[in-house]
Amino acid sequence: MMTVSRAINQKPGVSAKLRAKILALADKMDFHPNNVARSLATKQTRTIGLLVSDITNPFFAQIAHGVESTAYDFGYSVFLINTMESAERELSATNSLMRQRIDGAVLCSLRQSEKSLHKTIGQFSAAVLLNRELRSPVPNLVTINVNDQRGAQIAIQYLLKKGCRKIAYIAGPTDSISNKRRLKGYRAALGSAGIPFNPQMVESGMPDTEGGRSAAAALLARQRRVEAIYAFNDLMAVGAMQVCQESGRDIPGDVRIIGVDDIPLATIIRPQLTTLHLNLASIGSLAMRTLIDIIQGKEPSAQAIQINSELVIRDSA
Amino acid sequence: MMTVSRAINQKPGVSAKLRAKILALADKMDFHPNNVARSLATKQTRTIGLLVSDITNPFFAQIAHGVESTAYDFGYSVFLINTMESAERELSATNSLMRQRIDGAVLCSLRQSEKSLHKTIGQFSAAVLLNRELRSPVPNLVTINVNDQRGAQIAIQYLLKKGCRKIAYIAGPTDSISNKRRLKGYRAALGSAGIPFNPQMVESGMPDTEGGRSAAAALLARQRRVEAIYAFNDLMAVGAMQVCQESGRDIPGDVRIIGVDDIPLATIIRPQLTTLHLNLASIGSLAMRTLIDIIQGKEPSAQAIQINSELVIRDSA
DNA sequence: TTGTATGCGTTATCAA
DNA sequence: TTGATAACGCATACAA
Repeated sequence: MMTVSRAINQKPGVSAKLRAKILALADKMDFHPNNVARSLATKQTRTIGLLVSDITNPFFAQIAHGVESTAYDFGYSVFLINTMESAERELSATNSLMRQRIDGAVLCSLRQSEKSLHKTIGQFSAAVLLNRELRSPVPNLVTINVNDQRGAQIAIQYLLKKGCRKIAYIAGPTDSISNKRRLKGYRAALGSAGIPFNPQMVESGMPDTEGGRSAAAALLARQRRVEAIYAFNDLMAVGAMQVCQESGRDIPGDVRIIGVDDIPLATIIRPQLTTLHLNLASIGSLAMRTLIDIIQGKEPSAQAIQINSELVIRDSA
Repeated sequence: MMTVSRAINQKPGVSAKLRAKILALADKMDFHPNNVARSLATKQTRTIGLLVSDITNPFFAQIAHGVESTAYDFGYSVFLINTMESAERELSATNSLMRQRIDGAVLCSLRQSEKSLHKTIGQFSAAVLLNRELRSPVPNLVTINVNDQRGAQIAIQYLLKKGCRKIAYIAGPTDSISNKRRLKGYRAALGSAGIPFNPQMVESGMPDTEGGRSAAAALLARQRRVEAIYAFNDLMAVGAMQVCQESGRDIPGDVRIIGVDDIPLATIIRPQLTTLHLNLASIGSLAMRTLIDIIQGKEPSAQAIQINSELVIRDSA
């Protein structure tokens, strides 16, 4: 048995001749090493959990692509968990992943409270938190976050430079961490320009096109002279764009619009969307490589990684 | 040990008192049953493989959502494999899934040859093939296919009724099975109307927006008087729509366009896309339920399930 | 270089 | 109702 094990796992201690014989026979017999048994013996599953809140959202789909791709490169299999924004599902996911004895997890955009979150991540021996910060550092855990505040400031500054003063923020879910950071950046940039913050210029909704539509409709109903809209993400930006167009406003003539993420839709829609570009697939890939570092006990380069977005100027602003 | 096992697995043979005590203690100890060991003992992993060719494509993302969701409902975990249209990756995926001892697999849009495919699926003890037919039936396997030919005929007939005669087909990858079926329906519908098939009216490309753009550009370069375009999917339809608009053609005034899938983009784009609607998430859900039936040894309702699409008339045709 | 005992954490089976 | 034993298929540690 051990000789076969050594041959199959490419380990030394087997003569080339015997190894070839074993490998040939294994192939002939359609033998596939049983990862379940192997995992039980080694206490490593070479398996990770990927938790996203909506795989249907291009934002997460792109991240999932990056994660899966490098997981494959490094010989890891990935369990997909799609919580559909449900808090209950977010919790039961942890249980499921624990039972599977995953080696680590990539957790995207978790919404739970800081306290609940600590309990969740405390269970994993390795984890990467995407799109979520932690007040106190946690061992064997790295956070990867977009510098939302900086991005928001860049976007708003651009709009200010274009002469806009009445700049609205179409916000995402109020409990979303990145939403809070973007709102902060929005306020800070306005503040620097001496423009007082007006809560009437902020309207939130679900982070999809429909959410963007209803938020924009509500906003325009009470603020008819909006000159620019900074949206939580591209999906919402597109929804807002539609509402503007349907009410006879020209983009960017009457209203300038800036989104965030640079999903494929941004260049499909007309006018093409000016947006804060993020290479989501490479962020997913980075998350996976970082997770592997943690799993393998290597010191990751940083406890909290910041990703800078870049304003891509197209036609909507 | 057995008493604990029985208590945790909600099996009979434990007094209510002892069971409560065990459960309370397990909770206090943060005990999570080890699925790896359980799987080794039971030879069932309650795990399935989901293979898609591009999770970034809304078509597959929606299906993945449906599969994952009902997998969760039935207590299954899902391994995600994203082949990125790579044939090599499609094959290595099979090996990976075999090693993980999955209970079954949902295989989407496989491109391999019939022969290679039989070898692939022969390894799984349960499988559902989405978007791929099989000439000879295979035990423990069900295929789920969209009635592409019927859909194509409905689309073309609609265009004919609108008075179009010069109807082009913007095709998907030439080795795609659904592409072949849609082409067949396209030809059949034209034939019934007494319009001879003109290969010059067919141009293929990758099944994304860019593919639709380049195919449409090539098509319009040699067939300037196209009156309608039937596209392989919505992504390609949108690409074609853009090319038409950029060349000054009005949609649907000058050119009518019909897509397939009804992805969210179809209602986001302007003009909104007339398309053959498919409830992708529910197809994914159906695939998963069917797979569970096979796994549990229940006779599935059919060996080959056909899904009918429905023409949703919006603004592009 | 090759081979043998032991244990990973669970469940099936049989006994008390 | 409760408990003891063996087995699942591997890898680790140790012998030959």
